[in-house]
Amino acid sequence: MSRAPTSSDVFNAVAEPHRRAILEFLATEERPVGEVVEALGLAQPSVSKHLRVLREVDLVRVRRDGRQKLYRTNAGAIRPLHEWSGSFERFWARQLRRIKERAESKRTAPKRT
Amino acid sequence: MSRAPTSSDVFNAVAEPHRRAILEFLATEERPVGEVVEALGLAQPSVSKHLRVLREVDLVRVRRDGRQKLYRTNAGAIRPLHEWSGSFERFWARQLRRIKERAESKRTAPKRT
DNA sequence: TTGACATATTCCCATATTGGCATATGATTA
DNA sequence: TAATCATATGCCAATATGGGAATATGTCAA
Repeated sequence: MSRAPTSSDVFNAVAEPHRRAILEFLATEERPVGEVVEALGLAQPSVSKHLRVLREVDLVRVRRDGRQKLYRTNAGAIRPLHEWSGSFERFWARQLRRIKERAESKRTAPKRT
Repeated sequence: MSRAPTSSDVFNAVAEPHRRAILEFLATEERPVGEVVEALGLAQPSVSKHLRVLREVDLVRVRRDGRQKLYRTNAGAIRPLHEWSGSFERFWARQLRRIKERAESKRTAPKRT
């Protein structure tokens, strides 16, 4: 063996910049693949592959409409990411508070050079 | 050429489950590498490598203390992730509202089978 | 049914990634 | 300085990944 679990999850899916761009593009409304291709300037097969990865973790949903397939972002699937990163909020908040405090004390007792 | 930008960024760094575990472990207080090794049950070189990746995107900070090096999570570096995922919040909120509404109307006008 | 259009899949190549192992580097203590 | 502890790095093997090109699949229109 030689690779970690890898089991493509949401974290993995959004690690790819193009896929993030796709998610942003499809967030407001559903669009056919062709429009994604045009908007991102990627080759059609590439887009299809990225969409597949996104679909597999439910980050996008599809619906057929005649010859085309309409994709849209399933924002709900992004929540776990938001919650995970949010669990660190209290730490960065604490950090900011400290920085602020330090600034304050510096203003009170200015440089001692 | 053959790979996307890849330029290891925060998204990439947290895509790896072990690295997320490390970030969680180091969030509350600084710890020597050895403790990470013990806590995660990974081999020491693996941990060092993960820490390197995390360091390179400033997700952890180090400080030497005698023979050991004390690592801690730099929560602030997680913010971009939180903000990016948060930018989808209005979409999933809308989605939830819709689901709720549908449930309401179903209660008002029950099944028509 | 045939042809055209839209999307998906396959194959190949180059590169990236991770873990395991051995070893190097840095720092402390004897 | 030598021995030891703590951590980092280098190398290898196995696998994952993304793009490109060609081709397959599915759907509609004539």
